[in-house]
Amino acid sequence: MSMKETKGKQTKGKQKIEMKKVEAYGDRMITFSKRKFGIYKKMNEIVALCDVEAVFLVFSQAGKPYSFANPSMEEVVSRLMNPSNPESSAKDDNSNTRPLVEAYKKKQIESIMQKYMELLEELDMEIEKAKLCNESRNEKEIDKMWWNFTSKDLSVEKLEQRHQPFFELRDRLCDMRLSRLGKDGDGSSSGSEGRHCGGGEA
Amino acid sequence: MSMKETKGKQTKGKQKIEMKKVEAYGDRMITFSKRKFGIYKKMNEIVALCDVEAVFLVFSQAGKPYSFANPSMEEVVSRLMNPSNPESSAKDDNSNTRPLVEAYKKKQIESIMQKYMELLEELDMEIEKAKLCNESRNEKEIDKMWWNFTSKDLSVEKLEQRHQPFFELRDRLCDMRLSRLGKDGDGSSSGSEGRHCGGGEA
DNA sequence: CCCTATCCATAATC
DNA sequence: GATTATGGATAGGG
Repeated sequence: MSMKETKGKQTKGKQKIEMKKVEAYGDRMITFSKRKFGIYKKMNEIVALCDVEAVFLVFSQAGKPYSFANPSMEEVVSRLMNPSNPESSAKDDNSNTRPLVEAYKKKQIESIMQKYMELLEELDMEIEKAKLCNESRNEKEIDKMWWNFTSKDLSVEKLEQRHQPFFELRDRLCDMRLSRLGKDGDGSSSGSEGRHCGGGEA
Repeated sequence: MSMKETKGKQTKGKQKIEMKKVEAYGDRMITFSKRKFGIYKKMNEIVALCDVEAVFLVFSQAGKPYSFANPSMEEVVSRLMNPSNPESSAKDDNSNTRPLVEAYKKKQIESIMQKYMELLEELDMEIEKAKLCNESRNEKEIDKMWWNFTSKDLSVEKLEQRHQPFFELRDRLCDMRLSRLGKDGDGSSSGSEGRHCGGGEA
């Protein structure tokens, strides 16, 4: 239905095309390239005209990532993490951007996980000891284990002391969560001018 | 085309504007809104025509994030993390996309942290109970606590069962670390089709 | 306030 | 030339 009377006109002008996958591989590549460039341009424009931060990311079918970022990927992602306007971002159901936000904080958390891993390891060893003790019926050994706080010499203080690392960990996590939900400093970033484009062999 | 003779034209039509920041705040906002929508459209098109994955993310000056993602932010970011084509992405100096990658890994970890938090909370409550029991010398209550595995009915099996969540947690963490350091299996996830747009109060 | 929708006419693009 | 994108103005919505 696209082609009507292609007889006399010099050009067919801009054609209306169906918004369906371009089947011919070559054509699809060309379309991709052209439109990717078109979006780059639009990105540059909205960024210049409206003085905003933006990111565009697309994968060619070969799996190559192409991206546009202004002022930079870091800036934009970090802005997701530290909304400069808590209220509006509170209103925002960021179902779409949450993954990014959720994602970015991983770095900090990872170090905490390290600590947690160590704790688990410790727990592991203790339990291993417990097994042995149980088999040998060596009750005295059991009494030495830190998690054995229900035995007769139970002391609440000692108990809490043993779990101190866990508390610490929990507190740090709570802090992170709070600082995430609550307000933030400013978020105003430098007025950097350069825009970043990249991708493929770029 | 309907009425043109009413003395003058109703509007001045699309004007040519300099690609500089629109100074009038109101005009800038309108331009932003329109162009954002325009880019949304372009995104939908390149995604439909070229069958590719793409993301568009922009912040209004009020700080609200608006985003387009196909098939989803998760999918796109995870693709950055698990390049389907190692060679091409190797060529790509992903200076541009690395932040996203770095960021995204956090999400999985956060879910694990969530679980950990719950465990800690549980532990907290148990300890609280312990305090009470200790004060009231109610030995029977103590026997009911899951971590009270050193009482006469100590059972290694029960013990390990009680700590199962911790083991699970630890195993998941180990998996993550390994898969992070080494090569990855596939990373192919569900082939969700829908496109996601969101942002602002949307 | 902050943003979106609509109409019209023209700029941009193919 | 055909089709789309969008500036200008105005009005609507949360």
